[in-house]
Amino acid sequence: MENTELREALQSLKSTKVRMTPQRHAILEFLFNCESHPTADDIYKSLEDQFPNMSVATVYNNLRVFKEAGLVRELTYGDSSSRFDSNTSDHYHVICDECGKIVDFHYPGLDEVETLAEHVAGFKVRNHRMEVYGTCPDCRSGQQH
Amino acid sequence: MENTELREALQSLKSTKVRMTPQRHAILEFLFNCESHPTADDIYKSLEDQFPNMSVATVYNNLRVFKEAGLVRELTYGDSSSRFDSNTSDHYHVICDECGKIVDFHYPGLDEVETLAEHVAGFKVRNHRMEVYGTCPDCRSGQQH
DNA sequence: TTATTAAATAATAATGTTTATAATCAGTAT
DNA sequence: ATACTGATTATAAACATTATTATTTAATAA
Ligand SMILES: [Mn+2]
Ligand SMILES: [Mn+2]
Ligand SMILES: [Zn+2]
Ligand SMILES: [Zn+2]
Repeated sequence: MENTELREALQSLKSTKVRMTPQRHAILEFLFNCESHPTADDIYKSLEDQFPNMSVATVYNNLRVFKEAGLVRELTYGDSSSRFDSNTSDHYHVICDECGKIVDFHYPGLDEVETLAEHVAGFKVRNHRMEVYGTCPDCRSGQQH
Repeated sequence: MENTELREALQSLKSTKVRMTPQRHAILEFLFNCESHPTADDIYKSLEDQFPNMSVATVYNNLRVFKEAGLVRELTYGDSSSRFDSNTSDHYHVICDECGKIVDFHYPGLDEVETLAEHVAGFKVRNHRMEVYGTCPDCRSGQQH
């Protein structure tokens, strides 16, 4: 089965003035086919066989293009690198403190929290961020690394 | 009225082998007296009149000491600097996308979300992070900058 | 097909935050 | 006085990300 969302993403880019280059296509393809939430460097390393001369700046540039087109979402963290998510539907993440694994999960939404924040702080609220932290099954079962 | 929480923080440090130096005291005092959520550089700049020779590394070192002692909490963001919060009680933040202002707000807690994440992802959940983003009253009323 | 042109790439430098290192300094104990 | 311990300062280094610029290339149309 081909990846429908990748085809839609390519179509969506074609409808703008964004050119399709081999590097851009490969980065987009990697993002939409991988199950995880890779960093820019993950993507760069995964494609270095295919594009030995690709610059890391190209990865960052394209990730910004994809973000601006609403095709990927950036997950930012304080210390380390951002991670990128080709799943732009509403969902939250559970993150393992030990190995950094990120797992999707769904929850009804926190409209009530946004409403309260509006009232108590007087903000015009646009969105929120929520993540759960803990230890993943693999790390729980003792096998370190 | 003197700051009770500052006194308690100083007392808590005294009970360990952490020495009290003028710089350390000033950083702690600044954190516990300021209403905002300053960056390390905010603190550094605010104290440069008082300590013209203080190194920025001293600010970072002390923030780490305070964090390890449980006296301050670090709020990390993807792009820019971390912010530090001397209020370690349970509370959430509303953040202005335009000016970066951070406002405290309270909410009953999201135990249900943590429980669901445990079940659906098989994690041992420890904690969570939640922030609401929007536009603050000042920025809403048109006056840019 | 070729020419045109705006956009994308690669290489590199620069930025900004944070951490590491090493010498110096300031207390306290011996 | 000497040694010891930890803190501070100055500086270099790490690291992710962005900016710059010359070169290459994709899309478009003659
Ligand atoms: Mn996801
Ligand atoms: Mn706070
Ligand atoms: Zn794990
Ligand atoms: Zn604002």
